[in-house]
Amino acid sequence: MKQKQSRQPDPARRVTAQDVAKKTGVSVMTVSRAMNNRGNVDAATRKKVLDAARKLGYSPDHVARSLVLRKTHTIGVVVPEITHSFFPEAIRGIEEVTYRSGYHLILTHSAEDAKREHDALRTLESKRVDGILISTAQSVTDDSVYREAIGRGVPLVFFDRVVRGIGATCVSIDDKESARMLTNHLIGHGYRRIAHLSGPTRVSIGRARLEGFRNAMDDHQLSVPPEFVVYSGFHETGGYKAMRMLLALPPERRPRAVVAVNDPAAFGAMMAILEAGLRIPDDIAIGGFSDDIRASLMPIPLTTVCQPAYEVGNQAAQALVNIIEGNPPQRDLITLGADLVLRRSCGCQPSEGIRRG
Amino acid sequence: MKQKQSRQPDPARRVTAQDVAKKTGVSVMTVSRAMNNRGNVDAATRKKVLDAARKLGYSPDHVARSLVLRKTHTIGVVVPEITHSFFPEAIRGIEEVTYRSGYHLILTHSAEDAKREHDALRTLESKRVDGILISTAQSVTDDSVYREAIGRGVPLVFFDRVVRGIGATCVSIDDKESARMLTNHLIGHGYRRIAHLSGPTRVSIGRARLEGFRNAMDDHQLSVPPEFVVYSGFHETGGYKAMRMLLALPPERRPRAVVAVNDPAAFGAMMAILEAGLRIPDDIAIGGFSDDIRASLMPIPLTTVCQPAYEVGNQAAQALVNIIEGNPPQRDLITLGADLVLRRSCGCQPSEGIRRG
DNA sequence: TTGTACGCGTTATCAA
DNA sequence: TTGATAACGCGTACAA
Repeated sequence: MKQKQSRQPDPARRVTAQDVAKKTGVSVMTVSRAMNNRGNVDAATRKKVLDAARKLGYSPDHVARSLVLRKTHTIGVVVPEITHSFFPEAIRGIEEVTYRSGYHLILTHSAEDAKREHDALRTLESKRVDGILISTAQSVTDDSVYREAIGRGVPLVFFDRVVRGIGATCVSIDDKESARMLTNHLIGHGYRRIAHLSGPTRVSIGRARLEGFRNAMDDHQLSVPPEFVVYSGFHETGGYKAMRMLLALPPERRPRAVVAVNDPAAFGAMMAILEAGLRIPDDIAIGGFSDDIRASLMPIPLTTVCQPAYEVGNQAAQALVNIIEGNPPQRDLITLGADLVLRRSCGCQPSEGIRRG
Repeated sequence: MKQKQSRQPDPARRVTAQDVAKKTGVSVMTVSRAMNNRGNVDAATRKKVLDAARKLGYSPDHVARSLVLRKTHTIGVVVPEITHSFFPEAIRGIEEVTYRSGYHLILTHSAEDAKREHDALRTLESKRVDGILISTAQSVTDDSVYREAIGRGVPLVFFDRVVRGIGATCVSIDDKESARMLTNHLIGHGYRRIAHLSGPTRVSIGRARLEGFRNAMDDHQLSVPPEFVVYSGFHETGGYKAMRMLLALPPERRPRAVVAVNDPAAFGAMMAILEAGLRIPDDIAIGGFSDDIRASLMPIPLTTVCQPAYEVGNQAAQALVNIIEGNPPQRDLITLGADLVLRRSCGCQPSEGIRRG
């Protein structure tokens, strides 16, 4: 009773190369060749095939193709939180590269949860993505998931929140360099007495930004008295309190400019300055970090260091595609300089330009 | 010379069920059954298989599985612009549903370009996604792409920017109802003389919001004198000019409250009110639309209608998953009420609550 | 230029 | 409970 029955009356069945072949009177191979624009197909035959394909609404099955070619043209992306404003921008940067290179994106979000991230990685691997871009969840403490995936030959690139030293390429922002840039900008505009509102030094960005600030000052042989590095933490109130301490100094020993560890701290500091009856930037100039949405909306718009999210995604995707296509990058760490967004609070002429690289 | 040679020395080869089977001394079928937790496998056998699988780092090939099962557990998402703040939120809402239902997301962005959107749809179809969620690009003028996909049996759900009447489920915000809600809120707080700053009536949201405003007024038998509907367009300057016209009326004929077609128009209007030496909301109350980021940062924070992006994505994804799993929704249009975000500009007590549904 | 056989890794089906 | 076989739809390798 067993027999070939390729003509099942299944109306919901997708149209395959077989159908196009039958309709055109050629073999499936010729259909395949015509669809993929291989050279060795007679022009007339190709046209016939393509016409029939369009008429039948044939679309080549990428699943089958991926199975035989062992390549899905798909990249997995794992982000901790889609709505974090940094990540949509980064994804946009990723998308730009992958679109041009003919890859698609499977987007997963870990919701900052280590287990969910772990599951995402496993599934992406099972889906046989050609590579994975990942920004780690905060709760992750164990590298082994990444190491194992790498061990199985899955191309992996970290971006923004990276894991060094396990053989994966990392793309992130150079916080130290950014702090140095901001400080240099202030120095370049004649400020000499510059203070820093610092974050917690056990957090990497807190440390890096303080270091960058000091480096810039050292480079110009400018001294930083101990009372010019005040702990503020990452929030408004800390910035306010820290600034009050600086303002409590006798006028001639006060700073003329301030580098805040981030924008919220800067906002708090600005409030303290204005409350004290001083003007920004005339009496005290100030700069922050992160380009918080409020930065441009403040009464005195805040000069700040803007994380180049788009660029981070772009570079990470570029690196991954290169790895996939057999051109691994030289360095395993790619750091990006951030953008300095010049506004009124730093006292340079706005007409000089809105942004600088 | 042709012979079975399954033992090629290809070290880069992925480990397959075959490998696990060989190592365990069972057949691939048993491996398959054990991995998928089918009931009919001896407990000891299953354990043996699972152990071997873990040891070998075996991960089932979803590509092959998809091919035979004709199901990818993948949903395609097409958005016009990833960074538009509305969309990350919507995607987050989509992700919530798909994560729970075991689907993955292929994210594509059309960059508001009809051709790019078209390509994305074709490729998603070729990738054999189980369904597609789409918010159309602005430049799209031709429905046929969607109709054809639907004709081929691809489950399609539109969200936010929808296309009615071609047999696809649509999920969007009810602008008319939202305008009515905002107006009702003002009426409920005792305002009677309410004006509307309107958008262009050839644009659907301009029309819908005007209609909703009128409906609410009609419902309460409140008259709307012709001079109380002033064209403002969608931007600040239009709102400013429109408000100036209202303020040019003799004081007793002026409105006590204003419903603006969107937030920028409201900002312009607020500027005009303050310039005229009047207070918000004491002399004139005002409400807007869209929950622009500036709305909460204004000197007088603006009460506004907030598009529930998360909810739109959530509902659209839910509808699509239902369709995929054989439970098509009754209605082909699902409209969502927007959230009213109450702030100082409308004159109700903020202590009543920040948000209302 | 075109066609035939085979394999990609999995699951459904049926037999043992 | 387990195994052998035949798909799923395509591309590679070879033959015609």
